[in-house]
Amino acid sequence: MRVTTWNVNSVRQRLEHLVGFLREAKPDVLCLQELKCMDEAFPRAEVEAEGYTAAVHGQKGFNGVAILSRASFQEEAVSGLPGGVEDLQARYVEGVVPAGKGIARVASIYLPNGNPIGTEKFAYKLAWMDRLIAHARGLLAYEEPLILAGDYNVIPEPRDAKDPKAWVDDALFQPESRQKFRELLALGFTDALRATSDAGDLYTFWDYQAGAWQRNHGIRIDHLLLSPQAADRLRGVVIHKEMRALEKPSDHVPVSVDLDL
DNA sequence: ATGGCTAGGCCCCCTAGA
Repeated sequence: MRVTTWNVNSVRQRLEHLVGFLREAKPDVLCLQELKCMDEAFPRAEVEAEGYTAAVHGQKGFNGVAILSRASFQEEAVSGLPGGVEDLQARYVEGVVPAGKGIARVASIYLPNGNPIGTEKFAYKLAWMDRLIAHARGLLAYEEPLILAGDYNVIPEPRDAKDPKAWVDDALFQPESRQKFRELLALGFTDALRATSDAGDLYTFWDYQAGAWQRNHGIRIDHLLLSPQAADRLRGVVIHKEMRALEKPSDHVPVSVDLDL
């Protein structure tokens, strides 16, 4: 099965690209982030016409996440990251889909950006990561194929940026952000891309500004984390870089894992 | 040298993104 993550930067602005991607890349499950619309405005009919069912956790204007699946969800999706009583931001949705003879659990994650550092936004990012770690620890106990896919807004290592120096004062590359990302991995997850390649120049985001795409001034911040039961089935990873060269692209490109499930 | 582009909403100027 193929599971893909993509920060679409407005699902309504990107509808043509989304439909094209579903037809070309044929993901079994597609995790979307930054829908930038409420549930009612999600293009459900258009997605269903392509053979997908959608679990949508929308929000007006900002954030918003969804999971599209070819197969029906096995249970009701979980909307919102558990443990956040006061958290109204739509950044997490989790669902269970059939996979082979069993199931796979998939989460679509839009981790807070956290800029600028030293503000409540950065504190929110770190607190959100702590909640994600706590929840992920609980999910691992199920010993299922589990894929935590999304825009983590974390550059894990210097080789994950074309110009690491440009990011030293950015929330995405702070030691605390990277430490918590490692803490998450240390629970027992595999960073799918790094399980298949040690290469640099593997980016998933290029800013709209300053000719970042033309200069390949990219960063790798969209990740698929696999539980041991999923990692054992990892066949390959694809960064759909060609999507960034389209007219009116998202600033992120889709990233897929292919699993023998 | 320069926050240089894109999107949404409170819509002609602001916030947010990363």
